[in-house]
Amino acid sequence: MKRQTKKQQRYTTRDRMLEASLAVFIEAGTLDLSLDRLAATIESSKRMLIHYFGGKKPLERAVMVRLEESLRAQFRADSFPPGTSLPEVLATLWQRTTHPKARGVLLLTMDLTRRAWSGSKRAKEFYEKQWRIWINLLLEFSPDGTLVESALQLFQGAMLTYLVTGDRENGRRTLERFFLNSGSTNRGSNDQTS
Amino acid sequence: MKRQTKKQQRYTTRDRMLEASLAVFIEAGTLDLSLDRLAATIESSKRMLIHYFGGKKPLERAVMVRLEESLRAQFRADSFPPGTSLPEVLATLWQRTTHPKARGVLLLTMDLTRRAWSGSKRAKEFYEKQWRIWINLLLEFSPDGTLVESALQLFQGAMLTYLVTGDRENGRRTLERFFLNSGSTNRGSNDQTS
DNA sequence: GCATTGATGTACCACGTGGTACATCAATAA
DNA sequence: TTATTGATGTACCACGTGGTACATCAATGC
Repeated sequence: MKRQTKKQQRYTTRDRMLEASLAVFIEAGTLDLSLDRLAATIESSKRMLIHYFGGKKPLERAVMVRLEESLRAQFRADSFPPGTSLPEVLATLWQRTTHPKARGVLLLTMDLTRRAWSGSKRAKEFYEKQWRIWINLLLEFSPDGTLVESALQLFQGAMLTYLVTGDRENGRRTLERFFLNSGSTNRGSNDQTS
Repeated sequence: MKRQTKKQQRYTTRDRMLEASLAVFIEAGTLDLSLDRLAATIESSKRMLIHYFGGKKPLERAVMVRLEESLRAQFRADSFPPGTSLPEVLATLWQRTTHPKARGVLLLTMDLTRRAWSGSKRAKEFYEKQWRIWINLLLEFSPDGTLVESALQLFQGAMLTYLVTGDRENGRRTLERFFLNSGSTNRGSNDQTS
């Protein structure tokens, strides 16, 4: 009952390997993992990884694309009820991003950020794409572009501190205060007229 | 006219190598530099590096200590006239930190931050020490601890973005706005009664 | 003066890395 | 049926890495 031709099988095999590789990279929290170790973990061989992807760098690129897809799906606006306020959205995003289970993804993302500042063009694209996704997401909950940008910068800074110290509370409070102490304007309230 | 004994000479040689190594690491923007390449740049040999420092990791530790000293000296409160406001201090720090000439130091610092979140205990110490230095520095110009902490988080986030994008302006504006839009409290004004 | 100690060079080593050559075997195409 | 193509394993290779062994030579201590 073989329904797949050889070529189709090739794609599914490649896809399965890609999926498994991404999982391992997430688990490792970095892309700096030797083909040997990766292959051992996904129960394949370096030989096959190179066969299907053409080398280490192409594999990394494929993983980045796959990760982008995965993250894009995860940070869609429709995961929040309409009318949620910006502070609420950020609080939820904070909890989600710093959740222990998500630590691998966070580490991997930061590893790509590092590659971006180290000169990797593809990693820089990744960073910029992620940034836009978050900005657009937040803009769904507040029309104030500069406020959104500030909030995201703060979020990013808090995330760095969280990664190093492991303290989720501190960042949560910082984000909270950012909106509490913010005076008279309509910061944080979602008064879009859409 | 040899005034130095052999032992004294050993220390000065070691110090010179350490100084030169730090400079090279800064130039490279990372500690991930092979002994061979480092040795070639400082016109010494891997052999001698190991001779004087005992190995790669001890060398790295020594460099971290040296960098800490250097940074501590650079971020003392007395580099600002008393009475300077917090926003002014932050603006100056921003210009200084993101100055093209200082890019190497910034990169190296971020490389250590990465090592910190990757589990290096020494690098985590470095991060925490730097954090305290900055907090204490800023507290000289505003008594509001939580404000200072928020500002520093924001600063950190903006720095990350700067590193990746290379845009100094964006972060500068973000910091500026953080104090502009901040409502009725005495944010940013230095009203200490010391 | 002679023994010791430290500085330095040369040659080496083991190991992990990404990647290749070649062989084998099953599935497919003709 | 036979020729071709793709999947896979085994063995290898070149190279960069941190580190060591050993020899040499000058300075120092007695």
